[in-house]
Amino acid sequence: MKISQGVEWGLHCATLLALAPPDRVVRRDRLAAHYGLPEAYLAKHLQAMARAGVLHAVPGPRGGYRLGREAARITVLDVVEAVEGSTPPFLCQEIRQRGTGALPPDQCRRPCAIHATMTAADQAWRASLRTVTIADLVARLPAGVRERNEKIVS
Amino acid sequence: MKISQGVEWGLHCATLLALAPPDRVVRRDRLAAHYGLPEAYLAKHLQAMARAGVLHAVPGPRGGYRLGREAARITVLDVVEAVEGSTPPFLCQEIRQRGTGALPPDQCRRPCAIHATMTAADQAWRASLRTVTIADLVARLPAGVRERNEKIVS
DNA sequence: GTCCGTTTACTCGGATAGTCGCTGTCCGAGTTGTTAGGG
DNA sequence: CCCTAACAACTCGGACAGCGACTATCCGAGTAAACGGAC
Repeated sequence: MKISQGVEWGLHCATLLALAPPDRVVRRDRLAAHYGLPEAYLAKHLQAMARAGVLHAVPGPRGGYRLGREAARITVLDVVEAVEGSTPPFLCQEIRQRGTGALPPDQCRRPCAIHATMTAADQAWRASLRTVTIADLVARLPAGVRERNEKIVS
Repeated sequence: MKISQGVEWGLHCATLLALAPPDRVVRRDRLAAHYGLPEAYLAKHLQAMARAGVLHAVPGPRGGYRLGREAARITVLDVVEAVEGSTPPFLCQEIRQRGTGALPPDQCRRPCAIHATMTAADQAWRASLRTVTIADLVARLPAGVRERNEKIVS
């Protein structure tokens, strides 16, 4: 189990974009340079976020990215699902219905306890990520960093 | 983000081993056949679980596996960490200290808000998995299955 | 009949190839600002 | 001087290689039981 680094990149970029004035776009190369990231690869994740509606991409000269909606309405979970995809991390293979000890389908109408336990843990994980928004991340920036980054994206 | 199928295999096998009488070992090929799994690959996960103390391996003829301790004292999280390893799923790369917008190390003594949020979600996930034990999984087996599987492993 | 040593067969353990998804990169489609020409 | 139309440059979007981790497998080390022989 591992979370791709694209999630971290996307969250940092979203936090930075939240400091820009409304209707102000930031170019991709500026985001990449600010965090020392490979621009071409960062593009892949920003695309995914734009497809999910978390970001809004503006093409052409004077183009760039801005948040898809207000920062307080974008949760960390939204960014994670946009980058990683929303496929559940645990895929039950129903091995209880395979092999010599296979159970008849009649007794497998309900998900097995293992599946239920894993799903409950996943729900807890997502619920935790849902309680934090991009606006909260901005509020927790160290003193002075917010003002400095606001000037950079203006 | 994806959880390896070995976790599911390990949990099912542990649930089955919990039905065996104390000090009774079950051979590896019987576990594999019961769930229709490739024995050689299942061995890799059982090894990992034995190394973590979740299972106890008995070599030689009449050998096999049994639980490392009573089922009520083995949590689902123990099995997950034994199979997947205990490396945290989110590795902060501290990109805030890289690139043109790099922050001085003085302002990075505390983990960033993103890191803290991810860690909190991971803690919630683990806490959820810690509340369920192998004994609980056994208790939630469908009616009749427990008795049938008890006969198989006896 | 009992004890001991050897043999034997069976079990788990670590080392070895194959495959899928994340990582990293490139070039093309689309759009806007510019600029030159004409009225 | 103003309008129009073509041009050009810049931006994002999707398609193309590289690498690490999970998947799958094999053979060797170790052990307990069984068997045969000696006492």
